[in-house]
Amino acid sequence: MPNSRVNRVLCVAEKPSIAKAVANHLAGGQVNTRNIRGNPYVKNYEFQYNFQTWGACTVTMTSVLGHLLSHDFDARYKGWKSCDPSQLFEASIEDFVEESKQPLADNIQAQARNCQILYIWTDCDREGENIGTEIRSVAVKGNPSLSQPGKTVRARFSNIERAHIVNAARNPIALDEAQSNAVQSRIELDLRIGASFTRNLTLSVQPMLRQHFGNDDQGVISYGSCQFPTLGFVVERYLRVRNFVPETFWTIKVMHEKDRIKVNFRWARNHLFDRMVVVILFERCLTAKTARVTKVQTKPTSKWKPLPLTTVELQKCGSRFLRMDSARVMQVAEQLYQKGWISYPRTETDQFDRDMDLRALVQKQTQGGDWAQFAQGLLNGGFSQPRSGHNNDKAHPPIHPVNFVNPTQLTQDESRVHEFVVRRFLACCSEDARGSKTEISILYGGETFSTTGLTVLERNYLDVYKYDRWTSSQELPRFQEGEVFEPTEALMDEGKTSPPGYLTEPELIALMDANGIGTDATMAEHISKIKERQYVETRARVRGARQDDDDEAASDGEAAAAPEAGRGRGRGRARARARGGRGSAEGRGATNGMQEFIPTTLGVALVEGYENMGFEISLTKPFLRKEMELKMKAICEGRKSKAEVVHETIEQYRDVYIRTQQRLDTLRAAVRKYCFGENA
DNA sequence: GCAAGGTC
Repeated sequence: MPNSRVNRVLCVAEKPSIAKAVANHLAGGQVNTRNIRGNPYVKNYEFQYNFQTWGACTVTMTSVLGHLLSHDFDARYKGWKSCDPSQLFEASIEDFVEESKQPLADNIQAQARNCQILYIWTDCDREGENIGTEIRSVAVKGNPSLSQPGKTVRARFSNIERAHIVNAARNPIALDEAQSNAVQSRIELDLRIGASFTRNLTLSVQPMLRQHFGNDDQGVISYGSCQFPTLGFVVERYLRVRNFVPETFWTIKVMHEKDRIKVNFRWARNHLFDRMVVVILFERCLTAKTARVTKVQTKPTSKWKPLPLTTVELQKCGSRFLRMDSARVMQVAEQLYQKGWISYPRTETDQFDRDMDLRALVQKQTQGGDWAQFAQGLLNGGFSQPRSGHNNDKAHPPIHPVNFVNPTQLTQDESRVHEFVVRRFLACCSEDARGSKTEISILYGGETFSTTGLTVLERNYLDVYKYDRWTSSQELPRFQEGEVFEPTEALMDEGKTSPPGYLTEPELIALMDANGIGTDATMAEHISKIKERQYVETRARVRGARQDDDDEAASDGEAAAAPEAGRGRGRGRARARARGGRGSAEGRGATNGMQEFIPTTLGVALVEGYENMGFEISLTKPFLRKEMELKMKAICEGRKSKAEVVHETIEQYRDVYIRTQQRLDTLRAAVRKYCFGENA
């Protein structure tokens, strides 16, 4: 067999940071770093390595910058009026290297010429698999033999610890073509559907608005499988607030003063909407005169430390604790990552690998900062292995500090995000907070009332994670089980349910996450996209802390997702389930001053217009995107082919498109109603 | 002038 001997290997990573880290681990000190022509970020690392599979080799390790290929329609379809937008469902698509990526492609093509093996080191996720095939397609142009079986391989790795990387280098596997195909179908569908609907929407609605307002202010009106459901969430909440009808309820309040401490007891029924019933129950209390203590129970309780930090969680906390919108938080996190202070900021993983040396990372934080002493305390015996969430993207560890940096070297925003990442990490490595909870119940005229008291005994992680609040309540007086007393005060009170608040950014992100809208890297972009398109606006929340109790959306994760998006149709992706079980720091008062999302008249008109067309599948709800996710999974598991998925999905949308055309007046009517204030 | 997904 000619040329079967391998002495040169070309490795290509998804990003420069991975190329550098892997090269350093494998080379053991002897690395030549070379710039490439035409791009300042990508470098070639050259070194010797003795592969288990091929023996001693000369290695070039380089990278791309995400996807290498772009996809767009043939030139003849580029003009917006060159064809009917529906032709984009079948128009031919070109795959090409965009100008800015050409130096990367040239580099790979040139390096591939002398190599016998192409070793792919992209992230081990669907997109990474697809980027791997893109790299191969370019490398093959320089060296056709790399398309032969076994000549292109990939590394399986999920972090960049030395031992893990060395192990990955010893055990190459094949690229997963199915996963790559799933991504290809996603790319094709998003392009065809997005472009056809966007052109159609813009060409039919934009002129109306420009004419009515007598200016050219109205820009593109776009449709996308992520931006529309995102808009849908905002509009749905807006309408819930607007259509809210307050209801009057009644409750019974009991207060007893003992040992000069006033204790308020909460009615077990909370409140009822039938006044007469409450009157009767209240009278029974008054008739009984005395109350009897039925339960006095003190038991240990704890407040769990937070989970390792994911991107979604970072964005939510950014809005909540740092008052930065998600796009800004990601921008700052990216800077911190590039300067080498924190790990990769786009991750879904909320579990640390067992073999990661977390103590070494804690050690670095003992050098300074307000948290230095706390970090030292962890090393002196306070360390506790972080909790594990249920999500692992198999590509990146949770976000954590990788080096110590003097905060004075950072900009103000950088320093705040960095501080959050460090404190979060140290909190993860601490013990849960411990306390003691006392619950006292009384029976009063047949009704049960109760009160609780909390004593915080050990603050532990709370000392470093200043974003969580957990404080001892006022001390309760001593009560004995069976004790009988006459309450100091008992009264019937009236109240009104109040509307939920408009959607906040953490809530919106939680909804997107739970419904699979966008990825950790793109959610913030979709949110800023619907602002840019003038579908929504944000403003600072003016009202005070929320107080009604039918608004569970003020808390986190699943709870927020269930009422709007759930509709009894399953509860979102696995990664959404792990979080938010026990609302952490999102106390109601914490929402003050946060940005809230209000749809514009155009935003409402679009959602209403499409809703009123009466399709059984809604473009403004997350189900279509979820369906796409399931179809991609089917391709990955070999249950469907790429062609099948693309075909059936296109037909589905073609149908919607045709009916949108037939019922265009419905959409126009909604625009006239909301944007022009005309009656339908 | 369109999408969503990578990454700088």
